[in-house]
Amino acid sequence: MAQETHSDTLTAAALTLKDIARQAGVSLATVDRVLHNRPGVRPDTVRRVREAIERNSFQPHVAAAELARGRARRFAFVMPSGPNPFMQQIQAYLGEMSAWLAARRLNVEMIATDVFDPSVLAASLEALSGDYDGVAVVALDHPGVRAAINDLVDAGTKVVTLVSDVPSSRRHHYVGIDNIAAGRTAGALVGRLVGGRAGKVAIVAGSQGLRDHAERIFGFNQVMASEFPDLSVLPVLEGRDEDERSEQLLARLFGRHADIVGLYNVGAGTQGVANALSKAARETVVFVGHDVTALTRRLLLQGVMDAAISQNPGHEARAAVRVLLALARGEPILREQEKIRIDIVMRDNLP
Amino acid sequence: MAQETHSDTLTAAALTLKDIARQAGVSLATVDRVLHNRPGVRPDTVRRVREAIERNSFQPHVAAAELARGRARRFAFVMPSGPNPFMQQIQAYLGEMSAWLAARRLNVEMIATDVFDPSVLAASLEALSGDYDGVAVVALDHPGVRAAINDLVDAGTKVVTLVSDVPSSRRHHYVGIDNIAAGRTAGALVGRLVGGRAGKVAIVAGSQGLRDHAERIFGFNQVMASEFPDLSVLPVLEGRDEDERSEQLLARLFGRHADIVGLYNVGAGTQGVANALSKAARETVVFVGHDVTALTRRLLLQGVMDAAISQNPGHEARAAVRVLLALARGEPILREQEKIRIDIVMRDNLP
DNA sequence: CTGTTAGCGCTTTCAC
DNA sequence: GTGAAAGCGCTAACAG
Repeated sequence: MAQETHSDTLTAAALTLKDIARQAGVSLATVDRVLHNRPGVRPDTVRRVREAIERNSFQPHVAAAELARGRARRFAFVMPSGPNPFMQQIQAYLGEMSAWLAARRLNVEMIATDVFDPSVLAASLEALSGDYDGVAVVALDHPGVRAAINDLVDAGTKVVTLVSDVPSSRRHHYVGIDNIAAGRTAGALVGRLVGGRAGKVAIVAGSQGLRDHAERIFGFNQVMASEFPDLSVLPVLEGRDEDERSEQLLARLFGRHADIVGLYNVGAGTQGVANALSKAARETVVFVGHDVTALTRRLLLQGVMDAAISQNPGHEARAAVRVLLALARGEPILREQEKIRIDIVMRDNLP
Repeated sequence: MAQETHSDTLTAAALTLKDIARQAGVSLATVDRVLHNRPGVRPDTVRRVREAIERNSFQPHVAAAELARGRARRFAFVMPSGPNPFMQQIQAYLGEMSAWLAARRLNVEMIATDVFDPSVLAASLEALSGDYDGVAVVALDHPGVRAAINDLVDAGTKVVTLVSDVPSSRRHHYVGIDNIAAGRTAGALVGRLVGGRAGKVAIVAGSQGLRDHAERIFGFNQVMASEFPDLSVLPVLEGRDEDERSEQLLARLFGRHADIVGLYNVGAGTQGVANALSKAARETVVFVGHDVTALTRRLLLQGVMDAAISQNPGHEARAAVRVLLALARGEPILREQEKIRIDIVMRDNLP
């Protein structure tokens, strides 16, 4: 009855290994070997089987594969041990997935360690070797850490870096944002929200030695220099992500400059920054920072903060698990799905 | 060797139906019946089995369940038949999932129909009854459509509304954004980016009869009225999402008002809006619209558009599939994961 | 190098 | 009302 209606089917085929085996004139086991690039098959046989697979665009049934392998998969998440609200959120979201994980017989362990000490981190990673199918790690970019990651990879463990990358290692995937682009976004927001006023812009970071902080600052300065000539960026304050220190440094800066119109907080220490702003009665300063936490949420609602650049921690946690699982199964990764986007959060689109 | 390291395991248990059966003193089949609320089990037996399940917080193995049921699941996506770039993106993303779908033996069919004619849409939906495990539909909010949705639900089909909701129906889930909040976000952006100038703000919508457009306008006006008293909103232009018409209406408006500082484009017809702006040489007008398409991407890069409010079409496509699958399997839905966020996209965080 | 076979943990008849 | 048993499509021993 439905006129004007046109239908179009995606997906099809429900062939099985057995069908492929028959077409290629071999046994189940041989097809399985070819499918998983296992040794011990004559090149010619490999070719015949491959052809049969191609010809039918055969897709093995994941559920059957999962069931047949019997043992559960083990993943480890290596995360900073300090009381970092962002990391705690990631852990909380992993907790929310526990039923989902259990239904798939996936074991996820959280391993807290001092990720800021390269030798401790490297040792923690080395200790994991052989015990896990996959490891997600919030990594410091350091030669010792890189070596530890490469060792894990060589041992057959799938490795993804989380939030902070080690691009020089052979990790299989990075789950996190492009921090240069995040810094540029922050710059564009500060510049635009200042609304044409001229003046100075302050930057508070944890440390310029941290790769992600350095990259954000780089992107921020890029945009400032090229697009907002009326704004001049002051030297970076290093607050070590601590409230007290950030507040003091900033208070001193406010004392010296009356014409600060914008402020970019690159890392944590947000409460300190907010305190400095309110004590100096600089409510009109445009304040842009990172991440949606209980605190930044409140500051956004109060109008103290104007925007937060955010990487969705729930998405990061789930993406890390899905990527490790896909890697372990040999499935392709849905790149678009696993990409972590740079979210701009203002009061009205608070998640 | 790794000092300073503390570990913590999530998930556990790898019990099977058989274990539960033994503990409850019944057979496999009975546990299965209880697990799926199937009839034909004495209340007392049900209780005993339930207790055993609870006691062990037993989670059936999805892979085994999936394998055992044999037949593939069928889902239908009912979408507008016109050449709408946003809808085409959703379809493209479904296409990208085809290997993923095939590996899970999921069949997804696209059904194109005139979703703007309630009787045609209702008929299309009725025609699906009984043939599908799940249906995702871009729905018009109309009594006939509501009835058709409810009929599907009664027939045991899982139904999710996509992009546009029918809240009064008994659909199982809505995959899409909160359009009032989206309008508020647009309002806040226009207001803030105007940067303190006073003046008028124009709104171009497809039609105020469309639920999502009406909601966005509502949210937009809310913010304008309460937070930007220096800006006055002009009456809504109805461009029917057509380029030509939008351009003409807007050109006439520019002719009558010299002090327009902001522009909110609620729906499509974006090219027409951009033309009107450039022909009237109103480059300083703050222009905020919806969705990231090839066109809006270009306009953002050129600086013609200042921001786009976006709902990630890839995420919507995948969320719809995952939600239908979870509903069909009786699994819980990861609400946080499936929630569609309101993305603010500016030039520097273009995805 | 290749094939045979016994499960993996559920669902689903079909008996009782 | 309840139980027994035959698969679902793979993987992994083990035999040849």
